[in-house]
Amino acid sequence: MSENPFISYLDNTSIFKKDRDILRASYIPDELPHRDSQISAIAQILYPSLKGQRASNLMIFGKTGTGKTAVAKYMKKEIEEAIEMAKLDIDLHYIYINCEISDTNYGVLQNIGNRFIKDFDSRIPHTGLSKERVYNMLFENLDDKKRVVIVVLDELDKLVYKSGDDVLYDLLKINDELKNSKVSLIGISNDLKFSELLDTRVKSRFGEEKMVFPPYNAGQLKDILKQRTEIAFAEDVIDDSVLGLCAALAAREHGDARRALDLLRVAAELAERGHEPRITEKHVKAAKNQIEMDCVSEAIRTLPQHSKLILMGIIMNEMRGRGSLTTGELYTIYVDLSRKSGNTPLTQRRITDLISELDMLGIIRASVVSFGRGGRTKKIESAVPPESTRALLLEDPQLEILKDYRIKVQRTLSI
DNA sequence: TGTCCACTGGAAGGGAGGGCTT
DNA sequence: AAGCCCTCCCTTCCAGTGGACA
Repeated sequence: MSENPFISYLDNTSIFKKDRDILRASYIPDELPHRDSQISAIAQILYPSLKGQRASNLMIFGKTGTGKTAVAKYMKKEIEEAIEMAKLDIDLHYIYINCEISDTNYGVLQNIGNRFIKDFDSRIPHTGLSKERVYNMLFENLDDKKRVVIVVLDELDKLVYKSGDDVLYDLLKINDELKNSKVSLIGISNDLKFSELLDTRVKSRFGEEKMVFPPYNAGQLKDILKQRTEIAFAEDVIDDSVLGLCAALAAREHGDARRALDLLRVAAELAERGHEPRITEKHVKAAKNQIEMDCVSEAIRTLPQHSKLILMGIIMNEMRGRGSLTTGELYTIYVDLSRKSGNTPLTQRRITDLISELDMLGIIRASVVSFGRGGRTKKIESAVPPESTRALLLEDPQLEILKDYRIKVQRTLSI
């Protein structure tokens, strides 16, 4: 009988001392290194809510992985702790909402409203009601007793870009109508420019307080990693220089702490899988490659069917040794691929949107070019390795039929 | 300088699918 | 059951555009 396949992993417990989730950005440690000044500034803004008053609204800006979300979640823990310690008689609700998930005005109101509705059957459904009705349900349940509510809207730019700022307007004016409760907003965005999209009434009310989180430098990232390492790892599994490498690689990408933590976690997992007692630079470099590959593969695998067909067209064209395509050429190929795979082709207008989405995801590169009298179009090429991408796309049962497909299309323009 | 090409990308609206209200 | 209202995905329509060419 062969050996149980799990045994070798059970033996090997040397790298992680505790739950490996400690090395995820979503884990909030007891202390956040290099964010003291931001934390005390926010505390200064929020402290009126401990006296039952409305705190000023706050906008937080900063790039990915600069600790905005971590600080926002950390403040929840701290403010609740403060209430408990001082034995304050106050019904404070600190509500965190990720607007990438609740990305419609309806969704945000529903999310907030349901926090105050205890009875499961009376909860606001995810669709079906008028916005006005949802607002009223939220209002009534919120104002049925004296409450202080702080709503954190993380990734607020995503919501505003997608659905406008109606919900902000509603939430800002709600204080004028509330008799018992008070609501303050904290908006978080990694896009400094997004506030230009806001209505002036919203902008002036929301912009009572503003704060920018600077990127971490390599030294600060190293401190963050060090802190997590001490909680997560057994002793002597990692050298200072290896931590430094993780920090340096992440610092190169605008000081992204999330990236640094991912690198370290994946490197640790690789070392563990290889039954090695220590994490080395080799593991960090391998982790870097793996993270990049995983991101892209996952994005491709979860693409909608028509986006996959478009990508397939681009890849097949490149594998024939051709360079980039124009929108028109790609559309012709796409229509053919759609028919061959039993899909009804979408219109060219819709395809231009899907092309832009693929470009934003970084899977392809598309730039607008003009050929004078030849017209204005997009120059489109892939940004992923053709062979492995093709294999990934062919995993889709609906696209499998395209395995032996050959492109036959005449070039209309030469790029 | 004006024309013209092959689009780009905004706006409006349709309809399917989901869910509540009367 | 009919009437609303929502989101999501899509189509239709069309004004606008950069730059080669006459």
